[in-house]
Amino acid sequence: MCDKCKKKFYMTTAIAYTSGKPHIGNTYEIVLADSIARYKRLEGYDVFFQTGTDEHGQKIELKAQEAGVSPKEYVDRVAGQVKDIWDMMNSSYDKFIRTTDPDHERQVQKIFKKLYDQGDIYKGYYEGLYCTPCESFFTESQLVDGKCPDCGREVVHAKEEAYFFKMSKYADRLIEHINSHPEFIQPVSRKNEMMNNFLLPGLQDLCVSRTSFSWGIPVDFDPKHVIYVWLDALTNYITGIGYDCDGNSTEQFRKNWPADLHLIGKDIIRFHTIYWPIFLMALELPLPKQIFGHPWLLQGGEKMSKSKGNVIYADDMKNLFGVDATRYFVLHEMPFENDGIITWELVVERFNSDLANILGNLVSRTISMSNKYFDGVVKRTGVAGEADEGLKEVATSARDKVAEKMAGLRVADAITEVFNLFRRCNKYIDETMPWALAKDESQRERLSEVLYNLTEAITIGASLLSCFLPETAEKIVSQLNTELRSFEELNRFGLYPDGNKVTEKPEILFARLDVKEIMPKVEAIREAQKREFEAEQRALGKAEADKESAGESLEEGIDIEAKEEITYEDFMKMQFQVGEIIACEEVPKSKKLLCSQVRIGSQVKQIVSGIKAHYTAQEMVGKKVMVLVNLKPAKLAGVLSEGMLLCAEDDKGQLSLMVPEKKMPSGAEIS
RNA sequence: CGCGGGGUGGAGCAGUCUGGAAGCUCGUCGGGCUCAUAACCCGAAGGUCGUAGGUUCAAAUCCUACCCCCGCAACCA
Repeated sequence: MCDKCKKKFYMTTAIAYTSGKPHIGNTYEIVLADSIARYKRLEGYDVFFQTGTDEHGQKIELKAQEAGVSPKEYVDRVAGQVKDIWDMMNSSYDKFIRTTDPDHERQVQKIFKKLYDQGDIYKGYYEGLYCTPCESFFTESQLVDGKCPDCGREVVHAKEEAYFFKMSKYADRLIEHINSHPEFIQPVSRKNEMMNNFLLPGLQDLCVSRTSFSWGIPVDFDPKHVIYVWLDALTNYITGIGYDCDGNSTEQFRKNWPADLHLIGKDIIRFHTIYWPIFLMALELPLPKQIFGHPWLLQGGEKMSKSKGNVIYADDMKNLFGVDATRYFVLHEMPFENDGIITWELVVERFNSDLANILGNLVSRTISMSNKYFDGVVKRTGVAGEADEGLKEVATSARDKVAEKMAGLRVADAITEVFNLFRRCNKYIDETMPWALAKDESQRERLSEVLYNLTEAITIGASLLSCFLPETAEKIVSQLNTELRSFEELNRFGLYPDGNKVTEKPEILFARLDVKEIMPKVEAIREAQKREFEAEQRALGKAEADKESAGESLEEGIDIEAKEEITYEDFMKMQFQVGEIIACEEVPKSKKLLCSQVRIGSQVKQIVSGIKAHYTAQEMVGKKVMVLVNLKPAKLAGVLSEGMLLCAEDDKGQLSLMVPEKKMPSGAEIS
């Protein structure tokens, strides 16, 4: 097919937020996108595949501060990390855009100005409840007891000047578009969610600027504002291919826009199916053809988080299993609509049963038979047998089965189709029993034909596999001393060069793994991760302390809101005692809770406290602390708590346990 | 009544929109085979499709109520 007749296919991933190193769940998206891109190329499309990083925002500003570097230095580092992982996973993107790229920034400013000039963006006030120390706005529902959910202090009604985008103006057009383009939002179940929850109740105007932080693209005509998140992030899809809102867009843009596919995580479907189309309408650009919100990859059914020490990173997986096995796992193990589960044990299982047993062993046994019986020469003799048709049928129909699955973006099912071909090959070996044929000199021609058929079927399978496991596919055809097939050739049988010679020594593609050997390595990874997390937490605490000591040397007192006066009787209702913490552990599934066993005199109480951010479970043990012992027991995160450990709290929300100034026995009364 | 997702043989999932003989992979057990990475092939066991009602000739699938799990949220004594 000539280049000009090729149909274009422009696809993107979401841009990765550079607040930290991406884990395997994030990496899944790029691998998924990559296999779709490779598949589309195989089908003959002229693919342009864009990915990149989203680098602005308050969170990054804070992270950089913690790390003691400038935001730019920080994002440079993380963006580098992201790109390294994407490259390591063999992703074939054509463009890696960063939202700090100067041309992106300039274009976003122009877009903002244009939308402002045409009246879609207006200046207003962001009103809400504001926590001054946290510099954050909250909605009524986010508050805890009417106080800041982060630090627990009073919030005030505040107004921040901000720019807003008039969403409502385009809502009807969008509803109409979504209804008339059923393929627009994938999977379809998401469509209803968007309609019922956001579009039909009526869209609120979107805040598109902030003044409370500065790490962002400034509004050029009002520089105390930075452009807020989505207008900056989403526009990457057009700026990356050369959009210019003055009408000087590049040839590349004119060719590729609208995008054929935005591949994103299910968490940001709303922004891609509502805000993004509306921005595009305002810019008078056509809408992307399809938005696919993929599910998430969960570690053992839980979200990955550093504090749990259960984060799985692509590079760790690559070190243990290799790039293609990692790709195979995430691609094959992800359901289409529901979240997928990853555990190290599952990875090993898939690795052994699919990659080593079915595929690797098939290639290995086929090549060794060719070598054993024919010195590696694969000759077609035309001596057919009744088993042949079954094999050929599966081999020549595999392409269209894969195509059908891929058309619906069912990548996992597409891979299954490829493996069905390999399974069929193994069965063919059993049906034809080459070792038996080898014993009978009169069956020599038939034996040759059998091995030819096998080699041919494997070549077809490898070619289909190349979209998903590119390295492995290359290795297979190189061992078979041939090349990957084009899409047009894949429904034909018999293209393997007659009389070709396969490699003498087949390399093991995937050596079987032993879970018992893998798990200690996994343990080591977990340990390292935990240490890293703890070090990070310490550094965080230290940074706080430094900040404080760098401030006034004279300590400043803090004031808190006064409570109503109480009587002596009120006070005497409360019973305080010294308690010794004899054991302490983290409360599973909670972010802030530690559960302590506290010895008070002769009894032991279980007390849950929200202080995980300030004390580790280990350092709690042995402390003698002040306990309110007659507080009514209650359940916290499902765990019974029979009292309260008393703490001092500063204006930053830092906690310090109250301990007796002199040595006191457990159970001593405090009054 | 906060929002959302889910409960299908031991594990991981498909099937649910558009009712019509419960399916796939792994694991287990039995058999076959020996070319191959103790791999491959065949067969079997194992499920009242969360529970209880309802609609229907027919329900995993549609309706109602309830239970349980997971995210977000909440809790932070």
